[in-house]
Amino acid sequence: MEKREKKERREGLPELKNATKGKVVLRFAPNPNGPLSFGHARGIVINGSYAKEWDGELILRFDDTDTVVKPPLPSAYEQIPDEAEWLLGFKPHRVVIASEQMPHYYEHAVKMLENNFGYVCQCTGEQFKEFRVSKTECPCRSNDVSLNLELWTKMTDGTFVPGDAVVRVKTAMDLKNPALRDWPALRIQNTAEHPHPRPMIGSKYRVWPLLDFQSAVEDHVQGVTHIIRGKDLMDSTRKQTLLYEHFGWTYPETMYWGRVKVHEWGGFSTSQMRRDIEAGLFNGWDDPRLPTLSALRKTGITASALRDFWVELGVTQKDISVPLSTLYSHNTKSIDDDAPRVSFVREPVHLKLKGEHSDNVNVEVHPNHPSRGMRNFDVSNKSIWVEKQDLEKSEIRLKGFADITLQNDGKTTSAQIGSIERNDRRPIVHWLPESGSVKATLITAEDGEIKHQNGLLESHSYPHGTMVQVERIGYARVIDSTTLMFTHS
RNA sequence: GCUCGUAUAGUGUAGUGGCCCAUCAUGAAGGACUCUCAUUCCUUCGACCCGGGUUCAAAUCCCGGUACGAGCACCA
Repeated sequence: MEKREKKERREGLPELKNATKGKVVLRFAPNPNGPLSFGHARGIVINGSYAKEWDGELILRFDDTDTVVKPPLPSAYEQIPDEAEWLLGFKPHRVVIASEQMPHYYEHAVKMLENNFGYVCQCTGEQFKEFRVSKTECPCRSNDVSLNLELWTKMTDGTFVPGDAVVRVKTAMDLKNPALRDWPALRIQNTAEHPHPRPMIGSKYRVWPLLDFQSAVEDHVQGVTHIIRGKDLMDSTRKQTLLYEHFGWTYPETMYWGRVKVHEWGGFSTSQMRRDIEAGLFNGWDDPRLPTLSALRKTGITASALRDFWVELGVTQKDISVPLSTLYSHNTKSIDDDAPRVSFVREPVHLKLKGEHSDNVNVEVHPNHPSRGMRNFDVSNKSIWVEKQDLEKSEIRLKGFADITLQNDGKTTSAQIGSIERNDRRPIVHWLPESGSVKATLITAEDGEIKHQNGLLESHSYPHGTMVQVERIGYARVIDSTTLMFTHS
């Protein structure tokens, strides 16, 4: 075979194995115990991008089968699809809610018992752990089918309580990997005390499937062809493959990604965030200090920046730690060309202008796009504001206006207008006219703290959500005419 | 402890035996442009974990070591 002259650098995501255009089905399966976080975005972006690339489908599946340890948050069922759509630019093709698929799971559980590749185990967790490590078969494993079915009834009808019994999948007890030996498929939950938060479900079921069983059955029912998920679920794949063999099904193609840590963020789990929010440590899921999708969105990170970010990281199994600057760089690329320039003066100091100048100053809305027009500053009353920090030098240039020399008579500072044309290398500073500026706040979230930087903002009428570039400061998202949410510099 | 996985510049990433004295991005430094510390453009810096082996040839295959991560939950 002839080699090409030069190896091309692969663009985008690695190729999907065994994929047929139009026949690819992928899924993203979060636990709706909270809205989506930054990490979830990877699952959506990667699976969604493949679905799009292969003209296939993306299923959004709510894995809400735990009512005790990670109880679902009702609002998440509404919020997650919205967030997924925002991030992807399209709606997931199907939405599946595991708690509504219980009949499927029961049906397959019974089939598993009837065909004798599953059994009801009445050992305690500790007892079974010993069997698992010593590779010995649990006594319950030899239950005959009718006994298993009878015990199953006791699980479902409430005779048994949580801890009394679980349904296990038969594997070989001498499997090399201890994690796979006779793994548990369904267990009993106390849904009287911990009802499922969805009123339709509530306390209707006592026996609930565990992730590996639920996910395995659901993937088959939905016709999933490719599973791309974190490598922490590698053993899950192996467990599920064992179950698929029992059922005579073929397991989907799988790919994994490694752990991602963002250098600036600590470890955040959805459960922990939920506790912290409920404890009042944060102002809700979209608190800008939180790594949730809603917070990122609120602070001005765009969906396309998030998509580019995750696609660039790809689907490697390496555990990585990325700095936020990588995300910001993508974000700058996605917003700068559109972002109108505005002036925001922190710690404003008033200056009286002395000398000759015109009454109006025009500066560009966007320096790279003159067609977007000019911003007009009225300086007829000779009063302007500049940042205190910029007053360290006495020779400065007011951006787009004039060179000035500062004069301090001990009480007030005035500015002697020098050249209107720029004719030296003195520092250029941004400024605002007295008329045409309003008191405003720039909200920043730094070092786990929300800060409100007061100052003066150029009057504008940009709608809520507009991304602007605050000259010499950075990018920000317009909240209202007097409030900006800082994005990054 | 048992099991599984990963290891390319500061950070990510491409590379599946010869095109590789290694790709692209980001970062840092310098410069051009610019009436923003923005954008854009240019230049520079900088890496195949270690040790064996297979081969005419290894970042790429094999073995060992080391490091890091994950699973071993009646969580997802």
